[in-house]
Amino acid sequence: IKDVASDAGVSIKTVSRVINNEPAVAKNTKAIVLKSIKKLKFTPNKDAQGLRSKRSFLIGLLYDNPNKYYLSDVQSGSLKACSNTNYNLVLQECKNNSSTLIKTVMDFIKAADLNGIILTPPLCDNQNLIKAISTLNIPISFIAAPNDSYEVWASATDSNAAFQITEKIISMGHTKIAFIKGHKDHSASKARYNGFCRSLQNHNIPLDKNIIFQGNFSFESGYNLAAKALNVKNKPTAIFCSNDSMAAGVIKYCYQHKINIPDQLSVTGFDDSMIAHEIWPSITTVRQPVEKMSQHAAAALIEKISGNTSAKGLTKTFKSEIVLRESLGPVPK
Amino acid sequence: IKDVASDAGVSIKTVSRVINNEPAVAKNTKAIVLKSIKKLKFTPNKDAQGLRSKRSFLIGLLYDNPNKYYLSDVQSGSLKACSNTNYNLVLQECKNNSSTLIKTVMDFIKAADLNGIILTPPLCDNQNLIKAISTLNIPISFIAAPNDSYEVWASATDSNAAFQITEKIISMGHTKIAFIKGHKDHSASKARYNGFCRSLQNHNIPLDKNIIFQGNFSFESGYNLAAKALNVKNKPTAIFCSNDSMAAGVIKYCYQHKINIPDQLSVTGFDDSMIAHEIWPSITTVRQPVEKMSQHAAAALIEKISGNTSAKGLTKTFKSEIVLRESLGPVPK
DNA sequence: ATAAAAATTGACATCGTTGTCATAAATATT
DNA sequence: AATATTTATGACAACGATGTCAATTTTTAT
Repeated sequence: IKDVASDAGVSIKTVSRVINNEPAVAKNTKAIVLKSIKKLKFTPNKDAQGLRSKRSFLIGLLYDNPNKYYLSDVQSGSLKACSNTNYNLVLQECKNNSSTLIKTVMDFIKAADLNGIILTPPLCDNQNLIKAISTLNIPISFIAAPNDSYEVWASATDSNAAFQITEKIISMGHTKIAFIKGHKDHSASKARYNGFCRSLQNHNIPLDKNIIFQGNFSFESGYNLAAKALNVKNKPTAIFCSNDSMAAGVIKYCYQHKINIPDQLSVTGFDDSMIAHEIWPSITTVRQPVEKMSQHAAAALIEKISGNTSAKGLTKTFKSEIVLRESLGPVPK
Repeated sequence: IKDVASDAGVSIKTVSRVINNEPAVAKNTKAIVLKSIKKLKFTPNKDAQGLRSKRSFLIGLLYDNPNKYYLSDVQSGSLKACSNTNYNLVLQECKNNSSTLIKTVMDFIKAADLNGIILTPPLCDNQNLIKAISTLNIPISFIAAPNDSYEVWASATDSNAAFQITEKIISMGHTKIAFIKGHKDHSASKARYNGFCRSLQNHNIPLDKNIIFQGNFSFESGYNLAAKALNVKNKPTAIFCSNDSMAAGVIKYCYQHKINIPDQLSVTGFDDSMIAHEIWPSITTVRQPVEKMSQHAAAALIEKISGNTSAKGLTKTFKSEIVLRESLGPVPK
């Protein structure tokens, strides 16, 4: 910074002002300084900036998600949000039900000196964790269900989307629809189930508890629960899976048991992850703009850190969209 | 640190010595200091450490990879390596063939003040990029083909693995084997093709250039090239795909054209990514220990940064392993 | 023309560590 | 016992930025 200062013929403080876009700099001076910065290819030292001004320019992305499709979308979204700023993203995987979770996370935040943190499902629903992080006085951004008591979040219309896809299933003539729930610690699981139930009610279809199953978002749980769902007395003609991996599991089971999809059984997923598109038969699912949500969550977090509370709004709800593919067909006669 | 020093009744310098595990500290003193550190829950300030000693404790992971399955394995491996250390991982996506690649990367490294960087395919094969980064005087770790001129890397036995899987295909009676190459900028693509050719030679099967195709590792390229491969005069009975996504693309094409796998056509993939397991029919493929490789690459990089050149070896080649699944069967008669 | 207010700039201290170097204490050598 | 060597410790400067606050210049008001 000294070199720039002497090259531009000003004090280092003025250079600092220019770097930080502070208001009290004459237009003329600013131009000169910017020229010198460019000429000398000057990049401010992050550590020094951080030390003096307590900003590390680091935000953390915390996750515990068995689903890699989901995860990679979350990451690229947050990354995109960072790429236009001075901030960088650091990752940390953790186990939501580990007894050392809170200590691990706290150590991580302190050691890396994070300025903010993004919580993804199911961590965003872990009250103890949230309480602990709050004591650190850094903003938290949630990729999660809407929640008025939080300040920064991105969420999707899970319940409505589940409602609509169920409507679609019913419109194809299905009435015996099995439901495979997502991981029980995820609030999205409840929301999706809720939307499903609302649609059934809407058509006066009674809820058959015998074909409601508790999954955990994993391929294996889908596979295993397909076995149960298809071995009840009054077999379902469609299975609503709370995500695509579980739908893929159901599809595998059906292949192995010579059940043709969608002729004999319809299957729907949720998330529109890569596999929904790449698998055969391709999966009718709900497109969650996960990447966009994550981008918003990160961008809003950075706004909050920078103190731009005025900004357009730190919260946003994203519309989901049904993607019709091969795995859903009319009810077999 | 001052608080710890006064609590322990020593100078701050001594505390610093303890933190950094420097040798010249009496056992007794060290114990006392450690106790104070624990008592006061002291965590050294990364920025100050970085400022003074030019270590940011940050390593970068650079990638440009259309394949999310691969990417997420790379990430979790590197993350694991970091989790036992003081280092954190920051990510950056970039476009290998962008004209601004080098500037982007250089700015990123300087701005985030990275202490080391991990290059994944195809970036690891980009000589101009490597040359540019080298001027920055930070170590580079390659997840790539073995290369004696580099100091830190993790690699897999792509060529041998491709050889072996081809042997397996041939052992099932196939002689007309199509090959879909990977992205041309990836050195692994060449290696895999090379292994394939060696196996053919080994059995005196002539190489039929009409059924060798240039893909790019994407699902779509697999789908499109399946169309070409299955519309030549002398149809292949097996298709060797250079990764699993392309194999998934081939499978989709076959489904749409009523070609039964593996009864009418065998398909093999490469990487053992999630989809190979979750798709129907599941894909015979090569398990690359990508996560382990990445963990090694990151760990070795950290060793190198810390100056532990003595260490066990900064390079390592990982064995690949064939995973037999449903998509490979005997040649149809 | 002068005073008051506002805008612009700079000198210097400071953030929390580690590097350098001097010094004190402990141990080894003669 | 005196000296040389090694080991352990601390005082202080330094890293490269920003915060504080005072000084200077420019603008506005009288």
